[in-house]
Amino acid sequence: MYAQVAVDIPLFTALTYAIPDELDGLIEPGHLVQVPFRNRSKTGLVVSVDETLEDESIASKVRDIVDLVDTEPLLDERGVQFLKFIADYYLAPIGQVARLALPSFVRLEGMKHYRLVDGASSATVHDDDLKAAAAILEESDEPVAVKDIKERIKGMTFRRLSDLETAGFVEVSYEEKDARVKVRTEKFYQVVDPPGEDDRIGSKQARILEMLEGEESVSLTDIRESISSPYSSLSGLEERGFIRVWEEEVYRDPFEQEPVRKPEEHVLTLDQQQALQAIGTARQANSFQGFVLHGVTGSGKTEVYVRAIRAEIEQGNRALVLLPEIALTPQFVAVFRGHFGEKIAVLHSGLTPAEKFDQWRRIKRDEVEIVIGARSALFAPLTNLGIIVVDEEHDTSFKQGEGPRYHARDMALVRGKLENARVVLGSATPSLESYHNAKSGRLKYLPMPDRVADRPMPEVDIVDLRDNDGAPPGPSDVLSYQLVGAVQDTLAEEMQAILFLNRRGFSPCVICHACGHVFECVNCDVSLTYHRRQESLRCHHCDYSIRMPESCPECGDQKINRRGTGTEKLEGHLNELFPRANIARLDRDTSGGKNLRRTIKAFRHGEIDLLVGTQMVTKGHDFPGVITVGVIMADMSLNFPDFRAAERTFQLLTQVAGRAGRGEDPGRVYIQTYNPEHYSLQAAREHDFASFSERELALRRELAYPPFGHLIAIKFEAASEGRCIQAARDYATAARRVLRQDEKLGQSVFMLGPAMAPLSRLKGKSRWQILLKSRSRADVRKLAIAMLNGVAHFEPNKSQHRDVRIVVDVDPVNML
DNA sequence: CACTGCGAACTG
DNA sequence: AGTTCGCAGTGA
Repeated sequence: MYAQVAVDIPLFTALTYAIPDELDGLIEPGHLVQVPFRNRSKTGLVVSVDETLEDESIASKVRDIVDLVDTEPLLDERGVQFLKFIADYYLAPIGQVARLALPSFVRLEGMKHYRLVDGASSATVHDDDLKAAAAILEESDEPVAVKDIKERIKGMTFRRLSDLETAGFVEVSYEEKDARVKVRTEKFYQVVDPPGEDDRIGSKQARILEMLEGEESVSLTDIRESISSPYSSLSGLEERGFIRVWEEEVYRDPFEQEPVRKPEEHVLTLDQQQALQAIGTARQANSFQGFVLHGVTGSGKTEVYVRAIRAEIEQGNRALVLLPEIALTPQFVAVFRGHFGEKIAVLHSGLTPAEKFDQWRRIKRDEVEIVIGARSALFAPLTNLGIIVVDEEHDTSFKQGEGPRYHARDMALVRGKLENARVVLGSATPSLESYHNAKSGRLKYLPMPDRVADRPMPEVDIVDLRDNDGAPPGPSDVLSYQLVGAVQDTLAEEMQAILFLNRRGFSPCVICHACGHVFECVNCDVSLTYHRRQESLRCHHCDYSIRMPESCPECGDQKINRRGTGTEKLEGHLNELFPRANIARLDRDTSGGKNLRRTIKAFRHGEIDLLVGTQMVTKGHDFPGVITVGVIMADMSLNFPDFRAAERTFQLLTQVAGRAGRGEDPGRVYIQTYNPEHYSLQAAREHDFASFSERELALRRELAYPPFGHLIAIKFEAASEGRCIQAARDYATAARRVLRQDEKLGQSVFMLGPAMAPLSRLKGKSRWQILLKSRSRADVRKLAIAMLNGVAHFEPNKSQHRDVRIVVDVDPVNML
């Protein structure tokens, strides 16, 4: 019997291993196995099992599986199918896709070790080099790392040493490095035989006994909380047989100490009822169905998730909730804990490896009913998956930026289909892909156009920043009188305001007044941002930073101009304008460590009047005291060199606007812009998703952009610009050749580029790209594969492309 | 003819 | 990715 095993190397196929007799019948697809690989062992995932060797030519290379990592498979048949699908769809090596499903602690590596078999000695070995090796082995009773033997004999190779194996002189073993994370245990105590009247008991011991009395078990942690240094008293009690102690496995608690929120009883709106009914119908049929839950901010989407999940759990199913990383706040989890108690596992990047390990084990042991997590939680080893919720489904952070570049929302639908589950994509501003799928019937559309409790949508004003006869729009270039007035009124009413500016630092562009020299990053093709607090110039793409110079390095002039406004400067302006207000800034510069949480908490409790911030202030938080929201510059995202710029802008504006008026007071939103007529702004003002999407979809249809067309980007990255361009051109030539030869493909697929990427230099690397576009997904795919497989004399490993990193991005989201 | 260093090839 | 291997260039 043979197994195809996916190991974590950039190889597009799985490798064949023989199943040894002692493991015969125990190995199925989805099992984790330890396999020999080079001079070490690796953990691999079995993707299929065959009776015979398909390809006889590798017979001499095939090695035995060393061991089964766990008698329980990691994945079931469908799980393996899911990974295969992803590898295929995203043109990614299967081993690296499998890696996504294996957290670091199950990916163990072992070094190959030798030990002399009984009866063998350096005398029985005749070859001189191998005699030396045998001599080394003779010194030790323990297995010796083959690597060490090799290093101690000059000129020795692994291949040569392996003769010791074939000659039967040595036993082979793979000694694993110690796992970095361990199971945590805790001591528990219980009274077994309470002391009688005449037993003499110390006062501390008496207090301990009092604590333990009537309890099944009390943990050492709990005892220590009320009694300091109880160790000797405890061991005394134990020795005299009054109490007993034992160790138990415990899980580390990754939940923040955020109090569990008691769920409020809501009366469902008609829309919510209809949405739940539709999801319920699919659940009762136990069939796959995808839904687009299009609910405006404040329409009660979470309530729908909660009820849909509860119904699944009552039916014995489990649930998976995916959120953008940034929205995975302790408060969100607290809401779910309020509803579902402790049967929740949380997976996100903020957990320590040990916490991740514990959460994962709880899931694997079927101890949880709900998994809440970011993108990667898509691979949580849940069984009986009944429903997947993707909240804020339009969020671009669901697309993985490196490795297999999967989109968690799209793959949630795939997993859901494989598992016959319900998949709910929720958003106030669905992606046009999802919306189009809903309109065309592939997904069910569940609209919730009204806020709960009849709260009105906030009013949106568009403020034209354009120059009126050279006069600034207000107290500064970026603050109009209208917005400042609104903030003033808000403060007078003792309410709160949020001002959003998607640009951190003081000023994003520093230029010499005399010679026009612009300070730019040495590694990236961007200008440096001036940060006042550190008095430095910093690159926002790499970690390059210099002290703010006193004079221009080009011409020596001292008049250096700081152009443009970032959050730091805006905060300064506001402090001058509103000296008595409490103003806080929230961006990557201020939110390190626990600051983010602290600021958000303070803002929610009304200790802060005015919050200035970047993207961070737009997501998911619920601040009832906010009645005014200002968007300082809507044009920033509008002018992005990306076909999704308008969509992003609309989403962003709607999202920020949603922060206003979540309490009793209706909110008001001010959007400052140089493009007041733009349809994405106009639509955001009217809260009119329908008209925005109609217009945007028409454009996309015409240009064959998603959702009507399908894109695959081939990205090139190299330290040498020449090599980068050369590689891009060679690939393009190969593609053109294919397009000429295959007439059908030639008519269907468009190649854009090779072109310099919008960020042409990043972290010291030049970047070029080719975009393949077609209305047929199959066709773009075919061309991409043809390019990569070396159709038409195409050699990807040609020496000119040596140090060029080539990345294939299927359905790219980030076009920069 | 051995030794070094780099590029290419392969991993079962 | 991480190694191992082969080959060219160098030095004696």
